This record gives sequence, C-alpha cells and structure tokens, in this order.
Amino acid sequence: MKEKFYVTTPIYYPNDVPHIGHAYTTIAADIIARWNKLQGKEVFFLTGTDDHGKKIANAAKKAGKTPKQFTDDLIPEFKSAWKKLNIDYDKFIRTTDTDHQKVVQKVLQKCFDKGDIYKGEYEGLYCTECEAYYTEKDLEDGCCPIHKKPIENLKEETYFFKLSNYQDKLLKFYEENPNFISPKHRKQEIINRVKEGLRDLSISRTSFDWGVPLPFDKSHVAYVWFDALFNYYSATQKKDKKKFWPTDLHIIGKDIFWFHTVYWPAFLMSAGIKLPKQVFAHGWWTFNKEKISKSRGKVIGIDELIKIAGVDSARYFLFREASFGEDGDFSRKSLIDRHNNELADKLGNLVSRVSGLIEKSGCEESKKWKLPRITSEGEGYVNKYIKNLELHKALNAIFIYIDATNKWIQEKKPWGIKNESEKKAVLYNLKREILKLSKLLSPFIPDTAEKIQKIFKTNKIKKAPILFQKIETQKPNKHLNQTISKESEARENLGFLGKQIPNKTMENVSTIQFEDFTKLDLRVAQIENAENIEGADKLYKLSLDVGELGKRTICAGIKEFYKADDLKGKKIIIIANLAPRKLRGIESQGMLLAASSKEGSPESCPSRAKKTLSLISPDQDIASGSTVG
RNA sequence: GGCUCUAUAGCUCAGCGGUAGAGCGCCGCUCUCAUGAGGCGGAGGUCGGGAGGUCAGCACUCCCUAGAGCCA
Repeated sequence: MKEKFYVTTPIYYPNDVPHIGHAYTTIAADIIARWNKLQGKEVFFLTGTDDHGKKIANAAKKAGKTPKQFTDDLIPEFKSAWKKLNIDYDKFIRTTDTDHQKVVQKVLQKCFDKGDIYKGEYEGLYCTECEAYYTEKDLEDGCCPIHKKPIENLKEETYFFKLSNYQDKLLKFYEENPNFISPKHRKQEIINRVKEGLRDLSISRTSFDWGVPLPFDKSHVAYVWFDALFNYYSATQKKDKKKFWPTDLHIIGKDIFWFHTVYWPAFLMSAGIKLPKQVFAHGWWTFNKEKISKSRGKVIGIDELIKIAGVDSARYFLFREASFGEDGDFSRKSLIDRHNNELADKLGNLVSRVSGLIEKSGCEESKKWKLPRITSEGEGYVNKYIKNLELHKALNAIFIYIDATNKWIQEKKPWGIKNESEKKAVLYNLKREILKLSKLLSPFIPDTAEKIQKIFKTNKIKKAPILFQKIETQKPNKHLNQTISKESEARENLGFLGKQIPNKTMENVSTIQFEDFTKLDLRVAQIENAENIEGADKLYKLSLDVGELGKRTICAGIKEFYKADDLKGKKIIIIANLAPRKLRGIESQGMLLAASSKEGSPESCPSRAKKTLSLISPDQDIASGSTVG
C-alpha cells in the first residue's frame, strides 16, 4: 500500500481578495504535495475557505445578499487564483459544507460529553473584524489596533472550552513530538506562553447566527476557530479519505501559529482524535521593505504577481528569495533579476544550447564513453531539503547542479568533438542530466518542467523555444544609466500596481558613475574682485583666489542677481579643471556653481514667481583651494 | 516590563572550536554550442561593542548596544 501524505493550507476568509500572502502559503503546500507525489506517496492536498463569522454576515448584509449567496459569489475568485498559479489541490473545502458542519457538531458533542465545555458569561470589548475580544490596553484611541475601527462592548452568554485542562498535556505532547511546532526558532515562544498558563476559551456566540449551531444549545453558534480548525479533520471523514488522517503537515502563516499549535491540538485531545504531525509557520512578505498593508494599497494581487514574469518565475521567486519560515522582501527588481539571471540565463540557456546541439548532432548512449553523472549527488540533497521544508535550500542546490552542468559543457566542448560517437555520448549525458533537473524542478515550476520534458523526451529533439523570455531593464550603456535609483525602482514597482508616484524623481535623468563624478576638480575659491565687462549685461569678470591653485579669472552670468560689491570676499565653489573658454574676449578659467530656479510658476512657489539664482558657498569658513567632493 | 530571535563583504544570507564563505552587484580576462547567454579570475570584511574561560573563537559563557517578533 502506498504511503499517504496529507497537507493543508489554512482556510481563507472569502471576502479578502487573494494576494501574495495567500499565494505563498498555497504554493508552498502545492510544492510539497507535488514533491510527495513524486516520492510515490498518495497525497491529499486540502485548501478552502472559512465562510462563517460575524464579519462575513455583516459584509453580506451590506451587499444585500444572504451570507451563503455572498460567499458563493466570492469563492470563484479563489478558485481562479489557484488555477492561475497552477495549484493542484485535491479538495476545496468550505465551512458551509454540510458534511463539515455535521462533523463539527459531532465533535462539539464529544467535547461537551467529556465535560470540557461549560456554560458561562463573557464580557468584553469586541471587534467584529477580528472576531476577537480586546482588553483596554490593546486599544488605540478606543479602536481595534488592527482595523482601527470602533469596538463594541459585548456581554454574552457563552460556552467555554476548558483549555486550562490541557496545559500539561500540551507541553508533554510538544516534548514527545519535537517536530510538531516548526520551524524550531518559533517553538520556544509557544512553549513559554503555554507555560505561563492557559485561560479557558470562549467557543460560542449568540450575537449572530451565521455559523454552526451547538448541538447541545441551538441558540449558540460555534466560535469561528472551533468551526474553522476542524475543516482539516472533516475533510477526511468520508470513507475514502479516512486513511489520510492525521494531517502530516499544516502550512500556515505565523499569525495563526498559536491557534494551530495550542487550541487545535487541545480540541483534538478533548475529542479523542489523533493529532497532526506537524504545523509549520512561514514568514511574511514585505514589499520594497515595507509592511504589506491593505490600507495603504500595497497589496500584491495574484494577477500583478504573475504579470511581471509569469507564473513559474513567481513561484520560483517566492521560494528562492526568502528562507521558508523567515520573512522575505518582494520587489519587482529582485523578481526580474532572478527571472533573468537564474531562470533565463542559467536554466533556459542550458536547455537552449543543449537542445540545439542535439538537433544538429543527435545523441546516443555509449558504453565506450563513460561519463559522470552531474546531478546524482544533488538529487539526494534536494530531496533531503524538501523533506525538511528547507525549500530555499532545495532550489539553491538545484541551481548548483545547473551551474555544474553548464561548466561541464564548457569543459567538454561538445561542439568541437570530432569523434561522432563521443559527441553523441556527451550530448546524451547532458540530456539525461537535464531531464533529471526538470524532475527536481517540477514541484516548483511545473509548467516549465513539463515543457523541458517534452523537448527532450522525443526521438527527434529540436532546438527548444525560449523558456524564459528575458525582461528588459534599464541597462543600455555600460557607463551611464547603470544605477537605478531607489526612487525610480519604487516607482516601477508601484507602476505595476496601477499607482503612480507624482514626482518625476529619476525619470529621464541619465545617471553617472562615481568615477565620472571624481573627474571633476571642485574647489573653494574666494572672490577678490568683481568687474563689469563692457557690452555684456549679464556677465561679471571675477578674480579669484584658489589657494594652492593660485589666482584665476572666470566669467559668470550672475550680474542680474548679485551686486559687484556684495560678491567681494565671498567664498564659492568652482570647477577648477574645466577647459578654458573665451567669453567676450576674456578667458574664463573655470566655472562657478550656483543653484537656479526656473521661471517659477505661482502655484509651485508663490513667493518667488521670478527666476532666482543662488551661489553655492561653504557654510563655514574654509581655506581657499580646499577640495570639494 | 517579561520571553524569544537576530547582528558576518555594497546587498541578501550561509558558516557555529582549528588560518573568513556563497549568490547578486562591481572590475578584468576568455570560449562561441546557446536567450547581449556560458566559463575563468579579481577587488571587497579587525565576523555589532566589551569582558571571560580555551593551546586556539565569528562560533562557547556573561555584560552592553541596536533591530525584529511574541506576550501581558
């Protein structure tokens, strides 16, 4: 019998628009599910939505729909997102599924019969958005700290779950199952918190009815967590799915770690159900180093994510850029860099060059020419890493072997081999390596892996079409324009989200390298004298003292802004190595620096509608001839 | 306030008792089968600060500083 593997994502709130955060969790589960299938296991991959709760009920009311209709209309959004991202899930569960509700009721009854559920009263400050109570201290200006919305004072009869009974049992469970809470570095946090003591948990509500009614008191509906968490279990309660329980791996975001590592096992213990093997919390994505926040419109939606470089590049990026379990930073630039440098230049080009060579010369296994496997050792590492959920390391390892393969080609130079059978043997070896690589890559970038297999798994191999079209970035000139400023990058990033930054920052500005700047010899100079030049109504002839560089004469068009007498004694900055030039018959041996505004428009600077000009001066007294830079 | 974690090359991070590593970026050289691809080489760090034990520390212990997270 096949070994089974059961992996889940959390169930998502359907009234959120699916974004990079949902995508990350779901792709992670997809990668792990696909990999386990490759290992020959029978896999069950569950995702879905959490349709219940006051929040949904309220939103539905606003939209003039019943909650069921409301959520029905939102589900396709999620399903299509997963389709776009190539998520190969086995079941999409909803908490409104009748099967699920029956299971929740059954389990509630079990816990009740066991004496772990009792009736009490709960009073507190409640945020409907969070579906949670807050204490005074948590509030910000009397509002929920997360949603910034006013909070309700709620007092209701409620059923409590005796979480306090499970403190010791949980701690013992953690000890006996060291992998249950992972990654490790988050484990201690949970354990310490459990050690501090557990309060009983309110698990029912009477303030709304959009939920699963308690079997022993129909006037209450189950608190969202009790209802939601059991989706993982109820999805396996059909005959043919029973074998999948317990869950092998719950993949979640770190925000719901507590619920999954404390409430969830405690509920299951109470109900007498086997416990899941592992809960893994991944980190968050920031966007250009800033927290992703809905309120500021910095959400990266699924379409935006895919649009930049395609589905596979997005999937690849998310698991290559950040360590799985740690936070990562998303930016358009880093995604494009990885797409271009790694997927296109290394992988894509490898497929391209080898398929081209084989089209010309053919390939054939040969006993005479013994050739080393390049990826065989790597395969073990990759599998070990994925098994340990070190997905970033797995991708890193795969690329080490892609590099090795490119190097091997360089050494063998198959295009120069004269002996036909040797050449074919070398190319055969390469084909074999690439097929192996494509298999290792297939959980991560399934579309591309399939394309590669199609290219090489045929008798008539032809030069492959381009797998990863490179994405143009601003890199036209070797010396100019290489530096992309942070602002312009930020603009670019926001651009694809349909937002515009109003200022022009670096747009259309050619940048220079530092070396270019150092060519300038900027010096402090003191104006000794300023004279009018005959026939020139804008120019002064300035006599300067430039310290170690001696005396200089320069001509400057500043007459309409400064009086000659005011200039005398002033220290200014000049470019000392500017080629001399004659103005009005006088040789100008340099140029002074001055800031000037354009003809100001009244709205941009009402007080100075006229053009202004201001000499640049050192703000402290400093010797003439001092360098500037 | 308590707890946990982090601090290593310009950037992102790996190393975790025996003379500092990778990728990206940068600079130079080079092949030519290939997507302005590939390959080779180079510059660049007193491993946050201080103290302690060790023959020996970036790695261990303690203190300090800075940052992140969790909790109350």
